[in-house]
Amino acid sequence: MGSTATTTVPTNAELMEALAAVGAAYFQDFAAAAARHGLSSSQAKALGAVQEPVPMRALAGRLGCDASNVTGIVDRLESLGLAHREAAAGDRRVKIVVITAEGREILNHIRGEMARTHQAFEAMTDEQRIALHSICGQVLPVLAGRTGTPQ
Amino acid sequence: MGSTATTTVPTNAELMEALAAVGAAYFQDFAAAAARHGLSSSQAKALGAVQEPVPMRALAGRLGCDASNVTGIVDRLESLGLAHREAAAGDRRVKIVVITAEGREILNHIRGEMARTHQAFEAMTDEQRIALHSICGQVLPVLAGRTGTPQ
DNA sequence: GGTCAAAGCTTGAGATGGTGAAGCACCTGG
DNA sequence: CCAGGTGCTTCACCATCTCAAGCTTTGACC
Repeated sequence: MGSTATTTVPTNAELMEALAAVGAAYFQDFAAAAARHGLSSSQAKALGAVQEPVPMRALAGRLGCDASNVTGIVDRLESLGLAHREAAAGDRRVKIVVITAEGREILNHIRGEMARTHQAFEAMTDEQRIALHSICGQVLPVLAGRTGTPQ
Repeated sequence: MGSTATTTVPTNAELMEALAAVGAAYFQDFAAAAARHGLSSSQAKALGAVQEPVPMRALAGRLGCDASNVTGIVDRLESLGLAHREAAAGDRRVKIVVITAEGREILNHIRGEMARTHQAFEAMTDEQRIALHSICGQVLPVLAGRTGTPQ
């Protein structure tokens, strides 16, 4: 295996299937690791999105869901002591979500315990890692619809 | 941007972040396309998992969720006319989910309308397509926990 | 044949995730 | 000051998910 001289270029359908399968498997590994710490995947995803303080509205944007939805998710993170709301200086409408030390700790545990994902990375050569990282970086802006705008 | 001759091998954390971002963006494209046809992402995912007839229990395995959950999802697919249940020959406990012609049609529409995903594929060279497909195929068995068992 | 454990599916309760509309507090421009 | 827009919350409503319990059927054992 390895340097198979296969020159057949996969079709879009084949790539879609492969990408979907890998994405789904990654997500299940993530959800399982989060569940071991009593978090749903949405909660864990939100926790990962607030490593730096983020206003509620911006968090909704990052998670790709409605702002009213974020209220409940942050409520639960707050009641678990993993994050808390702070008033924003300069605009009293805005509430900023800040991760707590315990939240950061659990987030690191979850990431460290994604065993299948780490196994998958171990199974890759340096060339493959570089290729995958490069492809992801190139494709992400297109896939996420951000053609240029930062933030 | 582009041909940076960076030979630095990405860390596991960097790969995880890249993979998560691409997976999330792909999923959002998928969910948006499904929503345009009145389907939730779970329903669309289930529809994709029954391209061949599948017993309820096996479908739960494919979707990675509880069997009781699949009952409701298939109920809705059935009420939309996109799939139906059939009795299994030989075991009257088993119900087999079969996609309808309309279901297959909608599934193809959804896949064809994932514009961002197709754009992302267009942006890749043949070498990149081959590399990505090869990496996915190699990594998937590890990531999905199936070390060898087929079927 | 009869009995019983196990398998496959459904149902119900309860919590979470998600949208949309309405409401309140606050900011901003006139 | 006032009008409109923005940010967050609340509410109603449905989909999703898990667990526990139930039903039918199967298969193995006596």
